[in-house]
Amino acid sequence: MIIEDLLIAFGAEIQHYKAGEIIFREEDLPVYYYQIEKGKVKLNNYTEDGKEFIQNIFSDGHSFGESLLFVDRQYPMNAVAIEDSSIFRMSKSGFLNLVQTNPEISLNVYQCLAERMYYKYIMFYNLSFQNPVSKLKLLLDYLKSYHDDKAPYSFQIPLTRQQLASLVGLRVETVIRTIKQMEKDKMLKIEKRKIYY
DNA sequence: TCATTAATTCGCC
DNA sequence: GGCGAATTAATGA
Repeated sequence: MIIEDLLIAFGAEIQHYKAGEIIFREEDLPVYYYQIEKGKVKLNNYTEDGKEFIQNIFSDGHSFGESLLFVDRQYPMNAVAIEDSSIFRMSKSGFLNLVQTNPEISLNVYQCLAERMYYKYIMFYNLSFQNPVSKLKLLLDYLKSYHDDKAPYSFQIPLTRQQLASLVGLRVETVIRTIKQMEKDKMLKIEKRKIYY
C-alpha cells in the first residue's frame, strides 16, 4: 500500500519467510510495520483445543498489523506466512515518522484501516447469527469484490476449503457440504475441485 | 514413482 | 454441524 521507494527511504528492509514461518506471535510487542512484497500471510488465533481461526489473509501489496502500531498493546493474533514470502519490514518509528511527514500516506493508511474495519463489521454480524450458506456467500462476495470481472463463475477462489472453514469458523466437512449445496443452487461452480464464483 | 497435502466420503452423535 | 478415521485426488520432487 505504501510505495516501495518510500518504504526503503524510511528504513524498510526485505525479509524472507518460508511457508509456515511465523512472522510475529500473539502477545509480542508490535515494533514493525509489515508490507508484503510477494507472498501470502494469514493472521490467526488458536483455541485451547488447537482449532485455528483465521482473522484475515493478505497477499502482494498488502500491509498487516499496522493498527497495532497506534496503540500500546500486545498483538492479539499471530502472523504466519502461508507461502514463501518476501516482506518489507520497517521500524515503528520509521512508520510513524513517514505517516507524520506525508499526508497522502496517512490518508492511505486510514483507508486500509477502514477497509479492515469494514470486513470486521460485516463478518462479525454474519458469523454470529447466520447459517453456513450465508457465511460462505458473504465471504465469497467479499473476496470477489476485489476481482474485476463481475460475471458469474469468473472468479476462482484462491483459498483451500480448509482456509475457508477457518475464516468463517466452520469445519472443513461443513464447508464441503455447503459448497456442494451452493453448486446445486447454481450459486457457484466446481471444476477439478476448484471453486468458481 | 513415491511422498505430501488437500479434498472428499462415511458413520455416528 | 461437529468429530475421527479412511479413501482418493492433485501436485511436485
